Amino acid sequence: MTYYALYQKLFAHYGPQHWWPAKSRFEVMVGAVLTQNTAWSNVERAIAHLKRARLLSAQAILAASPDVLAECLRPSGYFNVKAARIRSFCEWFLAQGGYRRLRHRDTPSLRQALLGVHGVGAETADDILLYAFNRPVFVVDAYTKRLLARLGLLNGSEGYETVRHTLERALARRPDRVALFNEYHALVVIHGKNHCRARPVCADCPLQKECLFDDSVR
DNA sequence: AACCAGGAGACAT
DNA sequence: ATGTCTCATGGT
Repeated sequence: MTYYALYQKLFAHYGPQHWWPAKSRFEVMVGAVLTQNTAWSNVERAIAHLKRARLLSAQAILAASPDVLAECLRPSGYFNVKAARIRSFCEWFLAQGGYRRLRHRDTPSLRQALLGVHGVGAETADDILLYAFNRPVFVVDAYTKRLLARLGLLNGSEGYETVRHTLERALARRPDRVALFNEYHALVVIHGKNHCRARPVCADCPLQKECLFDDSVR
């Protein structure tokens, strides 16, 4: 099975996911940090609190007291850690001149800059690049590694960058890579959430027995 | 009632 | 380079 064939199977079964589930680009970036090792339903509560407190801009977040910010983030878990991470991201974001300035930078330098922000690792940076800046970057997460390892496309011991490059190379000639990577990552996540944790596999799993996750792969 | 979720950083080996 | 610990709430 090729990487594109896998995408087609998932898309045929689940349909378009229209990610990222957020209204503004800034909300995407905040959500990318808040969803680190956390269920999205918990992130939604935190974002709702931020909206109620009018804290959905970098300026407003930096002007707010750290404990007020942390209280808003409480339902998303790790709230003290994430409050500091959101804050450091906002400082960087404003220092760089905001989205209007950042959008003119090339993808490699933008990615390096994001990785330099405390609390922004590889996946969070790629979420932001793909879903806020519309750059053709494949977002790799735990679901991606588990699924691809189970399908025999990976052995499961590859590092983040290796997996990302493998996917980007395999799909390099496809048209509209931003839209493709957007859907692909969303589909992998939705698939991982809905299926294939049960053994034997769910009757309606689009990948059937190929989809038995290897739980040892993280 | 344990287990886990759309990770990242600090620290030891 | 690679492994282990911590951070924390809410759903199953």
